[in-house]
Amino acid sequence: MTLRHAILGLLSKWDATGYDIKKEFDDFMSIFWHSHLSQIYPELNKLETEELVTSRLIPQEGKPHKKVYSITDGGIEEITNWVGSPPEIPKIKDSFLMQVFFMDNISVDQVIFQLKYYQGVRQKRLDEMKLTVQEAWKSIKERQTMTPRLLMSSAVLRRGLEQEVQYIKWCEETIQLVEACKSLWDPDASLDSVLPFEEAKDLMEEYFNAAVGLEED
Amino acid sequence: MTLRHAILGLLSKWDATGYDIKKEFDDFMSIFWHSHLSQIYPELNKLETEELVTSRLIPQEGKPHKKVYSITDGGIEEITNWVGSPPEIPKIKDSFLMQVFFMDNISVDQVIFQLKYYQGVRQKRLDEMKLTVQEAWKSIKERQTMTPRLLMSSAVLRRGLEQEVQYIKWCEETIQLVEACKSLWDPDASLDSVLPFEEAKDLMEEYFNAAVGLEED
DNA sequence: AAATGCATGTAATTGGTTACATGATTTC
DNA sequence: GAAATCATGTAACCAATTACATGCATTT
Repeated sequence: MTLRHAILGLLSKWDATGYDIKKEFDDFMSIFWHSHLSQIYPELNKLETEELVTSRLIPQEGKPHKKVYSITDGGIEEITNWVGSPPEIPKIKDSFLMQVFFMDNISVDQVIFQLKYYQGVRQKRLDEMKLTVQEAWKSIKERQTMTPRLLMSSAVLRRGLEQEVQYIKWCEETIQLVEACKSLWDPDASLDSVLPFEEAKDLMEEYFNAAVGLEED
Repeated sequence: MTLRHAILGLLSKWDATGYDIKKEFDDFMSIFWHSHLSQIYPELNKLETEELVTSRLIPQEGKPHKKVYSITDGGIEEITNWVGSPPEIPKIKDSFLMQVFFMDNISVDQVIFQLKYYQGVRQKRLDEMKLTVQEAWKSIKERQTMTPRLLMSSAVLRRGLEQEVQYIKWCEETIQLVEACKSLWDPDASLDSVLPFEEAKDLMEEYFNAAVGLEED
């Protein structure tokens, strides 16, 4: 039940229609949230009956009317309370990592293909994000003003960027590891002509230490 | 609809009860998946009617009976197909990042408190994970064998670890940035006695470059 | 005496996705 | 001529969470 906070948060800054909110979700906020119009519209109605927001109709020519929402004092109270409330531990669902986890069921070539493909998908996302940052950065430099608003949204943006950068790097390093350990997938890996354990161990240790110190014997 | 694949993936390795599956989700697999028993049991029944798994009852003394599930050939086909299918772009929901995004609504002190608190939560998770890695690592070294199964699950573990490490680092660096820009939250920030724009700009540039090159003019 | 673990499930509710419905304007 | 954008919504369906229900054994 955090959709309401996503909406109230946005409305604490600007008045907006359901359609505007959806665009904001898909654009900047996509780093941490998403939703469908068919969920946003009913939620806005609920918020209105709870008197956390108000709306007014704005007729337009050639286009459908707009229903512009504004936040109320009650809404402001709700959102500030929520922002200051204890953060929850995120419950992750990363279906790609799950695929990786079960990739001993497919061939090495398929494994490498999947990792490369996903790396590409992530790279595309990163490129798009970089454009967003550059635009945001440009407008900040033009306006010559820094505000808490700008600061905190930049922090979120940076987090989004580095998340992509890191996932891409992980793909790269994992591809390398899999390629080095290719022979483990051989059907007759029991004949230990393939990859001696010690070698695999060293490769794995290097792979782990590239990201994080294991700090044990 | 990926819960079915989480279950089938596990059953492609060992026979298990719904209760076992839940424990595996909460333990190792928590890096990328989670679910409730009340969702797992019905899903297992569905999988059985679709003949992707079979079950047998094992009576026990003093404890309730066990319903142990095994994967069928059809189930194996389903899971291998899925593992090799095009990965989907993850739709993130990170409510903490959303809180951060809207933290211009609360005081600097509260902002710093929230970031520190969350850093602690993540640190705890990291510590737990490190124990898991060390145990896994120990048993690998004892058995002196490396398999695709072990390799791919280690890759996922490393991803989980580095995710935590990085989030913690981000918290740290963001706390530093916020502390350096504290005066922006002053009510009379209009009097530009507070933090000159150029200084803020430099701090921000440093903050971004610590994680990712902006590579523009 | 109370809480946790083992082990199964159902029922009710909320959250989220996909499909349907409308209709003018602009871009490809 | 088709697709996308603007702008609102409803209905049906699927996924996920919370609550309810049972019951014995062990740990605190």
